[in-house]
Amino acid sequence: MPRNTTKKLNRAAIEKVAEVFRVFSEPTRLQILQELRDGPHSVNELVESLETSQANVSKQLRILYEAGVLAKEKCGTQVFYSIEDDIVVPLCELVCDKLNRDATAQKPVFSFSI
Amino acid sequence: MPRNTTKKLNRAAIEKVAEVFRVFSEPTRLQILQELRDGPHSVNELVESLETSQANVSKQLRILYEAGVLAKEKCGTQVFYSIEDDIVVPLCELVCDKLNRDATAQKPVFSFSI
DNA sequence: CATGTATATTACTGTATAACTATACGGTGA
DNA sequence: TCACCGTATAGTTATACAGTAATATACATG
Repeated sequence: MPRNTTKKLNRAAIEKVAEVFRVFSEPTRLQILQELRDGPHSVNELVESLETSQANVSKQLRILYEAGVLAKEKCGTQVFYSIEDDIVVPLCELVCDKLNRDATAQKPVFSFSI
Repeated sequence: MPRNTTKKLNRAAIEKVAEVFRVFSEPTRLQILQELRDGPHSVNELVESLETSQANVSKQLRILYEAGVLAKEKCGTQVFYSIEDDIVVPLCELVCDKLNRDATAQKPVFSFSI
């Protein structure tokens, strides 16, 4: 008996789900989100926190913004980004739990036997 | 005042988190996981469900297996894969909720104004 | 208007990887 | 041993994309 009663998603829907995961699959983007958990930050503030170029931060912010994860607000010459959709928090908690499970389980990297 | 009391992860830890998201960022891998939610399946069974080559299914199974998401068991010539770490279920629920929120909010794709 | 500052964009490069074809490997039965 | 089936891997191609340098744009201030 199947343990799952959920209707299966078609390929198009699955691709949208995959796309969301892809947005969170980049370390630099996750770092940006981590900084923004403290509250809104301007682009330059983020550039100073992360160790990468302004162009790169701007590019990753765009990706997060277009994914609906971030909001932005202009304030003079500056642009302040903030977290719009807080999905990232529970998402990362689940992933961290998994990583901790894996670390605790001490999955053997080498298992040579005769 | 920061709304977040969680300690910040360093770059190396963040890269591990990103790596987990990357595993789930491929539609074919998500399709495989969706099939396996019904219970264990052999490689050929999965090839028949998905519309891709056996080689590709094998490759994606390997990635999921090495990420600790799947378990495998040989049975004669066949290999049966099953879900080892059920993280994918709550993870996808969160993502689907987000997609539904986005769809409900009717975020404008085009916003042309004069 | 000219200059400076903050952010965004463009064009490019290098790298990673999905998917394919062909082939190898491992087990089973004749 | 041979032929067959199920699975895995190697090698290749095409594509996606992160990061960079240079440039553009937008706003502020003198």
